[in-house]
Amino acid sequence: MPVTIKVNEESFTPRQQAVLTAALDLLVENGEGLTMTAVARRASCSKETLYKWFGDRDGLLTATVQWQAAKVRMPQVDRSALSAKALRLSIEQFARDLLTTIVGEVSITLNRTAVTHAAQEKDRLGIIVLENGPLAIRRRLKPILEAGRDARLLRFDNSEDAYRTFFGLVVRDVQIRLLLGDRSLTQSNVEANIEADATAATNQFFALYGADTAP
Amino acid sequence: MPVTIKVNEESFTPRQQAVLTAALDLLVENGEGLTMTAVARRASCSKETLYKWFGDRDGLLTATVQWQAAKVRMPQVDRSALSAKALRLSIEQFARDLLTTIVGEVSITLNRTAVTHAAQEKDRLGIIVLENGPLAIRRRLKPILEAGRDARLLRFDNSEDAYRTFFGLVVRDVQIRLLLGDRSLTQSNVEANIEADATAATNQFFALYGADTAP
DNA sequence: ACAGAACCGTACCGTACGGTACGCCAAGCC
DNA sequence: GGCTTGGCGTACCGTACGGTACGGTTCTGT
Repeated sequence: MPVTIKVNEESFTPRQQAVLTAALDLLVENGEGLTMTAVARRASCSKETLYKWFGDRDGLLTATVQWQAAKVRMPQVDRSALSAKALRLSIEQFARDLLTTIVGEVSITLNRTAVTHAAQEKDRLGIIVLENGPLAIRRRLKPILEAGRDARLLRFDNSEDAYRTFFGLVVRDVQIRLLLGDRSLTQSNVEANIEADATAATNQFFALYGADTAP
Repeated sequence: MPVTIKVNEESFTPRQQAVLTAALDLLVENGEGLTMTAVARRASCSKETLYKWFGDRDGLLTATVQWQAAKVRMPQVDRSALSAKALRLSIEQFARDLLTTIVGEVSITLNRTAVTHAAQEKDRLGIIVLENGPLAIRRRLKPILEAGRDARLLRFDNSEDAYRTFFGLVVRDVQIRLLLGDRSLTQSNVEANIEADATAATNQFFALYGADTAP
């Protein structure tokens, strides 16, 4: 008895959002410790209500991920001002935001949950995370890159390639190491370097795609 | 009753390796379908034997990952020949091998398993995968990079940064998308582009770190 | 030839957890 | 005040699975 997923609706009642918050908290704390009983207890509601609202465990999980993934802050950069300096700042800001998001505990949890899910023929969560993570960034960044090209500030044939290179330069091996639980990458440790890393990645990106680069 | 893990020993009897193969097959097919009963049935052995050999489910999982991760082919490049051309070929070969590994079904399965594991305070598998994946590549690549620098073919302050940039340029968003089950990235689809992607990444890497690059 | 170990197959136990049923209370509505 | 609805809490059921026990069979060493 599948329940229609609420997409593009923030139509969760406050009570329901409280439940989703509880579920997310459990996910973050316990990883796989998201049991229906635990959520019910944490949110002070009955299991019956959970099943009524979300259909089954998978529905609850999906709703939680969906709801949380949709609220990752995505930088809104103005496309109008296109001086070389403004473009660089925009892109650097993107790098910063991307790193900040990826490093966050919520993001790590969501990605882990989705990967776990994807290990069982189910790609629903994976698609959701993908859609709200990398792909969302791509949707926002591409127009900026193309505007930069139109203004002769950047040079590339394929904006897709340019975006993916940017992603690689910024993320490097940080995300996979965090997902794998690398102990030598403490949260604070990484956070302290976000500024420098974002700047470095931006410099490298411009070195590769800046219009003043030798072809 | 923990069982000592066999590290740096290929000391699994053929029979045990058959069991591990069965376990890996189940992992690849079913993701989380690795149940002790299933492994026993698939390998035509008794559960009691499994527990005797591997201690518990976690031990079996660890042994499987350990055993499999250790056998990922790692390119052996000769450090001696250090013409500019040879260096570029070595690095390009690294890119190719890295991509080929990452795209493989076994690698995806192992990484997913380790990530799932890491979502439960357990970082054992994560460390193993990390150690045999990115870190192994790093151990092999770094000397080459440094040799390249000593021969004035490359220029960088920090070989760690250079390695991580290389990793980012090569892997980009491919791995995370595969782990998340991105349907638009079929195996064959990606494999077909390995050659081109490896070359492109190498070019970009030399553009950033080649000695003839403007500082 | 015989004892003992190794191991297979199966049956069994305990528990955790997804999912359901039911009794009860409180709020809104007639 | 009665009645309905929504939701809480708890008890309950079924099952899947980790882990153990045990009888029977093959292999090994003496």
